[in-house]
Amino acid sequence: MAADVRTQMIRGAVRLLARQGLQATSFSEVLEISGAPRGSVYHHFPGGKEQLIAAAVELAGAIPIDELGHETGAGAEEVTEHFLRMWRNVLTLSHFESGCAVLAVAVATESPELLGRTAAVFRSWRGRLAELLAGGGLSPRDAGRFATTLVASCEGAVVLSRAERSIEPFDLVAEQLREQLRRMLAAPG
Amino acid sequence: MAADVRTQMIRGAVRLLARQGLQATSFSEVLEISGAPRGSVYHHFPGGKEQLIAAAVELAGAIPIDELGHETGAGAEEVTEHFLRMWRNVLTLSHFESGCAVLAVAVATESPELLGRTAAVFRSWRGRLAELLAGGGLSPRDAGRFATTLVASCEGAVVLSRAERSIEPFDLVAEQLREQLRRMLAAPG
DNA sequence: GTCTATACGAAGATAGAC
DNA sequence: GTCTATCTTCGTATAGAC
Repeated sequence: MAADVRTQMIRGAVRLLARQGLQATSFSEVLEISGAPRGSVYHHFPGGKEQLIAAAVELAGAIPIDELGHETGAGAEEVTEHFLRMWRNVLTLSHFESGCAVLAVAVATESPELLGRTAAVFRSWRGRLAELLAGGGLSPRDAGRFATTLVASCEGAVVLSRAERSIEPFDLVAEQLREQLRRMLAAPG
Repeated sequence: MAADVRTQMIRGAVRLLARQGLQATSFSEVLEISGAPRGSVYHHFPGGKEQLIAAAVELAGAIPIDELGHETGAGAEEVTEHFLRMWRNVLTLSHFESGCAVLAVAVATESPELLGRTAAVFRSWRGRLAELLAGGGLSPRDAGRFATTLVASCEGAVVLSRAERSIEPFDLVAEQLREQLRRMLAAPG
């Protein structure tokens, strides 16, 4: 089946979260951006907004995992570049309008349930990156630590660059991360 | 003069922003947490909520600047430790309830004006840190790059640790940052 | 599955008394 | 400077028809 209404709504929610945050991700906005019919909101999401946002967090969380799926067996530098490029594209292709949808929920939700779901996403990213980096030449200890640093630094850098409407902060951070990785590959910890 | 009503309201707004995000930082909540009288909202903030949030961003932005004021002449490692300790305390002393008030506004506001103010705060942090790090032994180029990395990584790490309700992500990132710094001090770039 | 209509509450904002 | 009352807007959610 082609992208059904439900899927379109979730995609719209992800886009709105990344661009304008949780508050602005209202049903009316989601319906408008997704072209979904008004009457179908509570048909597809009987749990209301929280259910829609939860689905959006899950979808946004799956994207990096899927993207990194092809990197099995790659070197640590390639894995890192892939992750960096992904986030850089989020910024530049949107002209600094978009950030991270998961982070937007994490800092704005009042629901412990939703906060827990964002935490699960962050952990999944850290875990997947750690696996790949360990397979790509880093010691297990370095891999775990650098994976977490990669996620945290990218998230922070995206916030900075989006706010300043400039790629400069992101590129500075990316360069620092590359240097750090080179050092670890040369002298494992 | 003791902290007047206006100041109390701004402090309350900062606390709410850091804990629950922009949406939950409503007048009613701010009045409750600050004990300010209802009738004084638009007396002190004729510009409404946007003016209150702008003042909160400014106050929250000034805190690290003030804190780092005593670090002039200190070594790069001490400056870094000070900045890390500050953010670690935000997490642990609040039992992972608090994050960064400025970031909360940056990812949730729909006002370009407010977004610009958060950008100015981030730039001021980066600038001050770069100054101190350059005075503390780093080359100008390393100082600028590491200052931005420090801000971005801490911001991201705080989001991760708050979401996961665990200090682990933050401490992993902090350890990685320390290693980066040691390497740069040993072999300036 | 989708429609309209509507209830309900929350939040920002304003006016005028004290 | 502060109070109360009120207005408006908006977003979530429900009910019942098609």
